[in-house]
Amino acid sequence: MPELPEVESYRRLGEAALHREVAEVVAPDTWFLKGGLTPEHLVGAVTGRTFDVSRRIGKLMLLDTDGGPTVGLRFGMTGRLLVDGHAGVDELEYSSVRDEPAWDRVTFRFADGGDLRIRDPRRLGGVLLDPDEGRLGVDALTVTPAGLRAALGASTAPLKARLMDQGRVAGVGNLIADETLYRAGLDPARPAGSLAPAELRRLHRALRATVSLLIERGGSHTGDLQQARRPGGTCPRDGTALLRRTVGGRTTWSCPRHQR
DNA sequence: ATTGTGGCCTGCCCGC
DNA sequence: TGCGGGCAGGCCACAA
Repeated sequence: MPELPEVESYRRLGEAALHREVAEVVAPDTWFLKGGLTPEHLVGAVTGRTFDVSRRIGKLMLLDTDGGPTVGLRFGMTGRLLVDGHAGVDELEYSSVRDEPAWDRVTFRFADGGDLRIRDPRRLGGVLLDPDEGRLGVDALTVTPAGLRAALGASTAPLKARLMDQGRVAGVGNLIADETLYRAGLDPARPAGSLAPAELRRLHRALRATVSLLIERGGSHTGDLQQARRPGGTCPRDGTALLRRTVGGRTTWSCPRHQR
């Protein structure tokens, strides 16, 4: 599903949509417009403008308009970005690759004939206008050791839940959380505030390395743990039968031997 | 304030 | 071959 690596791909793809006049905005699905946004408002705010910056904070993609508002794109777990018919990501775990125009929830048509579309079969994503960027924590790709320590704080919540709290650390989804904790050798259910300094350093290194690696490999589903994340799966590191649990309300796979 | 839970969305996969 | 029940998880509303 789109986690930080996919949205980073979408952000880069979005750069192909910059400096092109938006001639038409099509938003047929009002459910997909969030924060009280109406189709009329979105059309009026963006038509005739150009996008001049393509940004990303965590899993939120931001397109700044030239002198106007910022358009926020959320991809949920099944959303794709298409620019001029090209997809930002080929393969998407749990989603579909079918070319189904009915899944296009919002389309910005450019005066030159091309377009930028968000296509989401399950309608779990959304489009916002001027989203509150302050609600998001520090981006997982650039978080510092001190930033991570502050994000975890003295919390008694499960480590994994805190890592996935977008208001603390932005961009970590279920697959990256499992992969990061696997690499760091930490039990997802540990209280977030219980990490010793050495464990915190390990977690920080693992988080940064995991996010960078998965961007390089091309998706959040390309982690080493991913292929073993299934019934009967064994730890790629030591061969132990993996443990499947619900932690922080999410399906969680971990190695009971080396994740402590 | 913090933490936990349930519901929403719907395509897809599995078993009958 | 068709059908129905689970399942996936990001996000939000709500409860304790």
